[in-house]
Amino acid sequence: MGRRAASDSGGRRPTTIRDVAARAGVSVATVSRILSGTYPGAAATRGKVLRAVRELDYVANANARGLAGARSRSVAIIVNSVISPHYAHVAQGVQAQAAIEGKLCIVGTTGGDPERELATVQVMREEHAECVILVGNVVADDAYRERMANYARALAAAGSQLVLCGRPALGPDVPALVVEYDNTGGAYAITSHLLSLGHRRILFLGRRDSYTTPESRIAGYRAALADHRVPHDPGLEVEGRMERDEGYRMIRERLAAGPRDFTAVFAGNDLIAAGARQALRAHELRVPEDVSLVGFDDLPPSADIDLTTVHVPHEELGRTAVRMALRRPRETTVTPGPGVVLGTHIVVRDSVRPLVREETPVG
Amino acid sequence: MGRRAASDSGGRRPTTIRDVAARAGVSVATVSRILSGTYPGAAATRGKVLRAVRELDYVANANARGLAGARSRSVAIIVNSVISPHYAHVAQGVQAQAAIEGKLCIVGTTGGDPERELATVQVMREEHAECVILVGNVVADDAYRERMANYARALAAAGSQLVLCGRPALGPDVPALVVEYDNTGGAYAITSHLLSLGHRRILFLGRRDSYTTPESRIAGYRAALADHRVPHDPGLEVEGRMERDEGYRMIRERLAAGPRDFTAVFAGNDLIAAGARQALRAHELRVPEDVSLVGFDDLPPSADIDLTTVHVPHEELGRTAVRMALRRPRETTVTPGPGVVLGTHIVVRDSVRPLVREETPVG
DNA sequence: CCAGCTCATGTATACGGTTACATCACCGGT
DNA sequence: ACCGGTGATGTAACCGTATACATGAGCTGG
Repeated sequence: MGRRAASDSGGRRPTTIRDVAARAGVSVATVSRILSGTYPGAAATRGKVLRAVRELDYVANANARGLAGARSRSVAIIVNSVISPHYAHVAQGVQAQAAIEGKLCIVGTTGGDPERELATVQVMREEHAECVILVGNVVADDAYRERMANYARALAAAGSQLVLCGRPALGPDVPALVVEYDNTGGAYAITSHLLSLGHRRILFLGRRDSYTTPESRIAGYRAALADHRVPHDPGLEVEGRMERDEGYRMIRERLAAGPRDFTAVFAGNDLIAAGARQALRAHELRVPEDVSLVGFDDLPPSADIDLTTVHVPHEELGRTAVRMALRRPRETTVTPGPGVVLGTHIVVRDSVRPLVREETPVG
Repeated sequence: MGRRAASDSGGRRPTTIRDVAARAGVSVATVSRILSGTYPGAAATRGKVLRAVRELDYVANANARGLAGARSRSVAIIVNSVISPHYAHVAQGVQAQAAIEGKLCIVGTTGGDPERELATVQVMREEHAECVILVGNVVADDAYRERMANYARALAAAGSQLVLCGRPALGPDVPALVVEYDNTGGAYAITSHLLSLGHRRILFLGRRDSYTTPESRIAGYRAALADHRVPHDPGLEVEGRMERDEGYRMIRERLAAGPRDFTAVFAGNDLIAAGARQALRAHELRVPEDVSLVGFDDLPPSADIDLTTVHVPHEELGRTAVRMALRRPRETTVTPGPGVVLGTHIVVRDSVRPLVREETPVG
């Protein structure tokens, strides 16, 4: 409702700082200073003011406050979707840290549409958020990248800050913070885990060219194969989006297309793993007895299906993003260039079995 | 950063509506009207203005806009935690509907602390959110209720709107919308399902006196028992919070305390069910062969563990809350009094088996 | 006892929009 | 040709807060 909204409920004008000042018998400046904590030693005045505030049930107008030049009180986070556990956990971290810093948290979603992401950043710009945190996977498109770089510059010029969380930098001269986690390393580690147990034909689920997250995970997968001198079969990299249903589809189609030519499955993330597991079961294939399965993310439900996976410090990612943006550098793991890379590690559960030799002789 | 923030990057003053007006050769009023769409037929002026906006990369200042009396552009949602899938799904609905209505979404979390919830409502009041949506379970405390009622009145007086989503009304004369879903009915239905398959000793996990959600679920449980003329054993109602780990604990402690005296488990929600299932497995009890298990919520991961459960329209709940608050009543299910109750239904999967008679002769 | 400093407080302006009200150009009907 | 009307545009007054600057009281030290 607009200014005169109160009219439809009695014509009462909202109480302002002037009302408080009048009631307390002081000037508005005094009230303002006391309420915003900008005061060395306020005497009994403080008491009068606070009492007036209570009696009048005064709440400051955030818009006026923002306009008049106070620091912004909000932090923006833009994610693909709030439902996705991956994003939800990062968002939780952002929200938690923001609360600690006394800021509130504005959330925007994109549904995976780059155009909507750009538009949402623009909205956050209007909103004067103290920082704008972009989280997750993104298509590596040059035009898009350039546009986002411009927004980053605009934000910086306005004293705000773009933060890229779990996605690569926009360029060397673009004023954006980067908080990453070690996708490639995690994928390398878990692939090595499978290889060391004798698996040679490992299906990778969720290849998506030019999408950054699956790309770096697949890079780790390939690197591990190479280091173990296992020939790389591109046919084992299955294309699909990073969703549960896609995991189901990829396995179903694979098994429908011909005889099983793999002994282990590396799902691009835990969601895919869950779907894949379901599809395997539908084909009478038990995990881990018949097929080994691993994922990536270590979401809570993965414990319930005993999934071996790569742990990602989602929440810490969000917290770090906020801390960095608010210029409060703390302890972090590695720090190459202007960004931070948080470590990942594998979590071994019961979804992998050593390969019984002779099954798929390799090399 | 505050007003003069630009100084640390070249002293450039942010471009305002006046700059645009100057560049387009029109007055600020014209620019304002064109940008806010308040214009019957703007001629070629429109073109000039839009071009100037583009050339100067102008973005309106949301604070100024809000101050000057424009309708608020934001919707607030306050949840326990963003991680909890239950809340995440509701939040997704809120966010989605807000986006459709052209509003943005501010999120606050409480961590289950009523005091923090109250404080957060206050913050949203400062923020002039067009509505404040409170979602989920809450302790039924009179003092708390009265305070929240006051906030509801204050919000209403300011032209805003408090919405209670999945929790009971504050009182007959409190200006707050209510969007509920049928907890009791769902619990009744799924308990009946177990009863009709012969189960008589059904453990209820998650009793919490004076917390609204578990209370209404347990009410449905008891009603079903009564209607099936099965004696009610209060000893079967186990106390615990609505979390995964609590599910594990409750089963573990129960089985440690004595021989198993139940054939089925009704977990207060899917999270508890997941934990309970884990604990049962740890005790060599298979689901559903040895023990039947049902939950409540129908979260996506529940499909992976084949859990029979009650489906809750979480996302629709959020959408409905926003729609109602924005005074756009649409199709809904039932409409008793000032609120809406969305229906629930049971989803049968493979976590329940008919009871082999003789095992626990009853009555 | 007074200069000078410190600190609490008041006065008044700026912040960047929206919008009521005033203008003004233009048009058709008589 | 004149008048009322219509619709685009300009002018200026807010909106509620923060804060630079001014003011004045109280205190200290020589």
